[in-house]
Amino acid sequence: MVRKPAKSGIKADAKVASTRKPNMREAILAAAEELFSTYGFNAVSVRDIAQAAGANPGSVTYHFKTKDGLLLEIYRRHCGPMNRRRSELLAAARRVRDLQDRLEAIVRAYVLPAFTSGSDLAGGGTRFTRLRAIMSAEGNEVVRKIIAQTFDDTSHAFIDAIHESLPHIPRTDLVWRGHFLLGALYYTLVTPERVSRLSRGSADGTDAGHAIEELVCATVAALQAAPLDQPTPVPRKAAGVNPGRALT
Amino acid sequence: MVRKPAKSGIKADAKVASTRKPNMREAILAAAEELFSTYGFNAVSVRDIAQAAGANPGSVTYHFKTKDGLLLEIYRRHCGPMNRRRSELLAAARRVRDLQDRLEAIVRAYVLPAFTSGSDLAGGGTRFTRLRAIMSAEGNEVVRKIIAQTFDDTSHAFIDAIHESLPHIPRTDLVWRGHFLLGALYYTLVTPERVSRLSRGSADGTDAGHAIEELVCATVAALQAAPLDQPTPVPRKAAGVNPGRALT
DNA sequence: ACCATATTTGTACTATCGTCCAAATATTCA
DNA sequence: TGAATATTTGGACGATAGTACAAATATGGT
Repeated sequence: MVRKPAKSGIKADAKVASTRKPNMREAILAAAEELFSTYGFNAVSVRDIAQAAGANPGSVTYHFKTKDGLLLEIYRRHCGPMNRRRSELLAAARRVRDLQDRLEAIVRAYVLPAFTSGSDLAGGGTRFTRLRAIMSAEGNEVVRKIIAQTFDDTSHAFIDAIHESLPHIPRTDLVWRGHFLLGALYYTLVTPERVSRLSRGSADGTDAGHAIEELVCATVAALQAAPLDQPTPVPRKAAGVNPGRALT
Repeated sequence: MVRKPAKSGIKADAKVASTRKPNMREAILAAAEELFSTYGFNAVSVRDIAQAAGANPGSVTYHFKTKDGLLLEIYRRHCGPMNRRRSELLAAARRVRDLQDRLEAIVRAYVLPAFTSGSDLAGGGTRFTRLRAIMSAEGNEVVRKIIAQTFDDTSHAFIDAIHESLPHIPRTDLVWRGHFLLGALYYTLVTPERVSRLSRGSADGTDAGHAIEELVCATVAALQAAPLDQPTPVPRKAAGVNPGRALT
């Protein structure tokens, strides 16, 4: 790690109260999650985590064996609740009558848990999703495994649900557009200040609520776009939103 | 670095020909770019780079002083040509008569150089953009500076051009949607195999040409979506693509 | 209070990190 | 060619990495 944010301050000098060891394992997990999601996995050392948690480096090894094991446990903590929440919201979304509303509900069911899940802590969902974003770029092997076997089922369920609402669009296109959604979501969590900067202050990239609305709105429109092959299919109504292949 | 891809093989055992030192500085730059864009900045050591370039670790220090300096030089190499290409394509796109075609041309002008720029080497554009994606997640300080002072002007130019084609949509929304475009672009370059996996083989995430088409199509549709505030403005035609705020 | 167990501590090990430097070698130009 | 310069080499430095382990301490059941 490079930056040193001057320590917390609240942790006290010990001794005073008996608040020393309520649950060190949890403290380590929380510290690791915060540091990993901020600086990335490779840039944070086990010693950084131990210090932030007020623990001894040896304790990290004791509880999680290796640094990879610590990362794995963080994923285990969040994947279950997040996917459960997604399934619940997806099931509710499927019951929406109006096709247009249903599509939006499905997208919202995918996006919302990424911001709000997190078992208990405030901002837990955002933090974990930011971690996932960073890990997808750094490319850890442990993560690649757990991602493929934990999130792919959910992703397929969402793609299927979307395909039901938009049967005239090939599944392949929907996979691409869902992929773009995840990329946009990740990037927004990783670089929110860019939005504030480019909008010259008229937008706040860190405002999760507004980010969700923008993301849902843009994604619903993207999903409904005419597929690549057909020049102007016009499924029901919808303006000619697509090609022409101009330029080059 | 963790993975060891068993070395190149082509580099030969030296001695045979006089192909030993055409330009070591360039070889180091190329090796660093390849490794950084694959494993990330933090995961690659100066020694990894030197070995991949067939150079001595000391040579890296000699030519670039520090590891950060090496990264900086890679950015300097690519930012100029890429932004120049973008400006050219943007100027051409602005001259397109039809508003719909013009919008698509503008988006294409933004996306294309990210895949094809790169001064000389094949795949140079893709590699550098993948590097930018990884660096945006890892959050290097050197990069943050050069990004803000090199790409923001171009980004503003594109947002302005888009705003001209879609004057009824608030600039703020266009900033968000342009942000999503970049996130989707980055994610596609960083995790292309996810598309292949989720589409069960019916799509190839590494096919840059197809990725561009999908990205442009989805983005054009997203840009045209009705803005958040107005429930159903219907600028010219375009179906009610937006809200309802269903669920939750 | 006692013992068995769980946890924490402090330290040490080896490996590798980025960077430095003096000596060796290659290159360039008068 | 010979001197000046540019580059490469190999080794070294201190710092820090992940992990292991024995000793110290806290905890919970009886």
